[in-house]
Amino acid sequence: MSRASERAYNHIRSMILSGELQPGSQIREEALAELCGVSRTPVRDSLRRLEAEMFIRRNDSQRSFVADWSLDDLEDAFQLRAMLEAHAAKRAASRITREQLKRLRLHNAQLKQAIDIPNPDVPKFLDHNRQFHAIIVAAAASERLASMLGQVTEQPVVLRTARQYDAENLRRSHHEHDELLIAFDNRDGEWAAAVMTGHIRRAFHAYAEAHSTDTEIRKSNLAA
Amino acid sequence: MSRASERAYNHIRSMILSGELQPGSQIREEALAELCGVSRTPVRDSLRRLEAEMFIRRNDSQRSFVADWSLDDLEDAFQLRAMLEAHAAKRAASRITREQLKRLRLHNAQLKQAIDIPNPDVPKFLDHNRQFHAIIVAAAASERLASMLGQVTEQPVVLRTARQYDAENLRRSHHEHDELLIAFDNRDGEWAAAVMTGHIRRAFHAYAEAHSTDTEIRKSNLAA
DNA sequence: AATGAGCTTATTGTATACAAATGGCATTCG
DNA sequence: CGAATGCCATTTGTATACAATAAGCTCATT
Repeated sequence: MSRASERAYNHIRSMILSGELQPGSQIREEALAELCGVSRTPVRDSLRRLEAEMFIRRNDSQRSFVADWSLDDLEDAFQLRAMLEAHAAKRAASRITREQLKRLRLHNAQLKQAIDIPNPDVPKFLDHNRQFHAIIVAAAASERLASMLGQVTEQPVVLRTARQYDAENLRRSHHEHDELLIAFDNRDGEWAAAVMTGHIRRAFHAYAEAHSTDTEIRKSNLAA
Repeated sequence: MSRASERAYNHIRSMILSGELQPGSQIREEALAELCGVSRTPVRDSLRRLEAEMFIRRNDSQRSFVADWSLDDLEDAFQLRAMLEAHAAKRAASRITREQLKRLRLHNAQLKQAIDIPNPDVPKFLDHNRQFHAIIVAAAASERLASMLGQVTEQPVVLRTARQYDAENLRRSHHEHDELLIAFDNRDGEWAAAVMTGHIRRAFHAYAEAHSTDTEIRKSNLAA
């Protein structure tokens, strides 16, 4: 996709992920066009794409709204992600190259550095975590699988509460990555898949817990 | 999507599925616009959609081509479909309503009628087969899952060779559907998933066999 | 006061004109 | 003769004007 269109897509997507565009709020093409400094045409392209990725919903009369996910929706997405990414890990185990393994190790080391300090550097952690997972998906060598995973890997709410994860959770992620690496070293697809399943599911529960705590806090603030 | 846009989408999609647009051939927006009797705008929308569904590919410079799938690509798609649809069956087992079960039985009976005659009515079989599977996906009650399955359930080549399947294969499908129904009656998700996995994988191998026979025939024709 | 018809306004859909980019071809230079 | 370069044709990207549609509002009617 070329310049204006891609710019619009990235802009809108990041506005949704950051929460700048509130879940449930209506989206008007012209307003977005102004925000992005382009015409409606590329904005419309972006909206279609974001609709396919379920970041945006449309009502009966084609008006667009920022998707508002329930906890159930999220669990559903995580469940699918766990299944797909376990499948990716299994495929990757028999296809991954030495070079890719090296890069996995590198990112996992960096990711450890980001949490092995008094105040964890969560953005750095998330970045290396993302790249770690991306390498595995690439090693799985299935374009379709990659495209499907793209639909369930980044979720607005999760990203916004990620910084709440405690150091313990981050450390666990690191250790699970380590175990994945051993499974890959042994070319054991079943093992890799099992570790990956647990890894993703734990991530969901960590989110759910952080989220409920967050919700309770907000509720008590309202009550006060 | 409204009239012109939807018309263009259906038109182009069916041209790809039927093979009217040959795999690998370049697609020009304006040519399609004329074919569909609309302007380029709705055609472009459709192309974007079809690209996301991997019916269309784009080269580095944004030119579009009808996707040309290798047998490996197809196997990959079937593998994903087997996994996703097994998951759907598992979820459906605990959620399916009596009404939906009734409709499943109905379609399976109709589908049997389509093959229980001297010359099997393949289009009728395919239609009821499609609806049978659609009901299960609906019963699974996951919008995301449904959307993903939409990406791997209809494949141009497969559809075109479907009429080559012999009666034996069609009968097997019918029996597998029967077994699925029993699994659903028992609310046994694991069983349903297992049957579904086998059902889809057998379908792939039936296709692969029909395809290789077909290829051999074409080759010998060329040689003659 | 509630309801519904008709009008007004907001928003999206489509067509088209123009801009930008790409590919192919011919020509020229090494 | 081969490779590189510049020009032209083709194709896609973007903006904008206009058409269609749906939502909201006013006002009349019961």
